[in-house]
Amino acid sequence: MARPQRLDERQRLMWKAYRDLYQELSAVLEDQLLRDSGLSGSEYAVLVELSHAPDGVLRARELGSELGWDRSRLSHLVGRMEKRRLVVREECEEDARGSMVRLTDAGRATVDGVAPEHSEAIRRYFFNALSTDELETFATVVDRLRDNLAQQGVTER
Amino acid sequence: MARPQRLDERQRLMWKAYRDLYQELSAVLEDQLLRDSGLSGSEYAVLVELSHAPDGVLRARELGSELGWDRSRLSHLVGRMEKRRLVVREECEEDARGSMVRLTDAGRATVDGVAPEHSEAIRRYFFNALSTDELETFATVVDRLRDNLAQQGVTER
DNA sequence: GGTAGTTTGATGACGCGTCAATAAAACCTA
DNA sequence: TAGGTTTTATTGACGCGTCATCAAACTACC
Repeated sequence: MARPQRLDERQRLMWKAYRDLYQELSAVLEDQLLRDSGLSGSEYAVLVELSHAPDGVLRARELGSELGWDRSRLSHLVGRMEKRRLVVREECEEDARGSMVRLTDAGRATVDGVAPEHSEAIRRYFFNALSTDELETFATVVDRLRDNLAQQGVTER
Repeated sequence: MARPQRLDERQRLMWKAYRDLYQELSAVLEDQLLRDSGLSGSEYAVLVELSHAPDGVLRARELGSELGWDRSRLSHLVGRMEKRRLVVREECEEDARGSMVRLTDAGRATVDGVAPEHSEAIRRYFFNALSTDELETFATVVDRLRDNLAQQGVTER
């Protein structure tokens, strides 16, 4: 039975390219976001989720599971965002353990102000560089890999 | 002239899937790495670079540029790794400003011990899930996106 | 050769995320 | 309904990466 070995050179380079691409994309997009709005990527993600919710309110639990974050991370971040008046916390009516996170007017103005440019940057650095066929294959591959992950022992989140 | 808008639903989902895939892959691979070897992903990356260098030595500058990290990050990490006897710092002969980072025997044993299993995990969660054609398209797409990034205003690193 | 500017690495402060512990409320079950 | 379990959110300590700063040494130009 063959013992597992290191990746061959072609695979190693491809794996590195895949990871570097993600880092580079994240870096350029987060830089622009921060310059344009003062928001980090995490803060932007929170505001976007809230901006899609009715009345701009979500329960913390819901928000956390949408974002795939644990409660602690969300709690710390929401605490910081509350100090900056981007969101406010309110108590939850149906469940006294819960807490509701609400977008403030300032928070909505911030996310509405920067979302078009951020979206444009994603198109510029990602979607516009690919043909329709390539995009389709890419989407298929991403889905397949995520299915593969879910199917194997990856039960977290 | 049309003002930029938010992504349409299809693009939004695809962008999210792409990012989630990366996070999930990173999480499962880093978890396994940590369990099997006690190494974080960053530490592993340092050891792998050193293990490919002649005599297991690299100048810090070189190591940093291979990894795409700034000097400070590398300096902090190497400092921590030195305390754990995975690497040692030596002074650089040609350039008295420089510092050389050398893999210790323990460091080499650690990386050699875990590299096969880590590589196998990458195959299991990535390469093995894709057909040859898909892999090829995927590689093309990744390269195209990185070229596109480099070509546009992304001058960093 | 001397000086200005650049490169290299280290350091400390700080921000953010993770982990473990805590508390309170809701749920379940005998 | 009382007792134990689970869920929800917060908190503080800690680890790691970033940023600004610093010192030392190299380089280039006059």
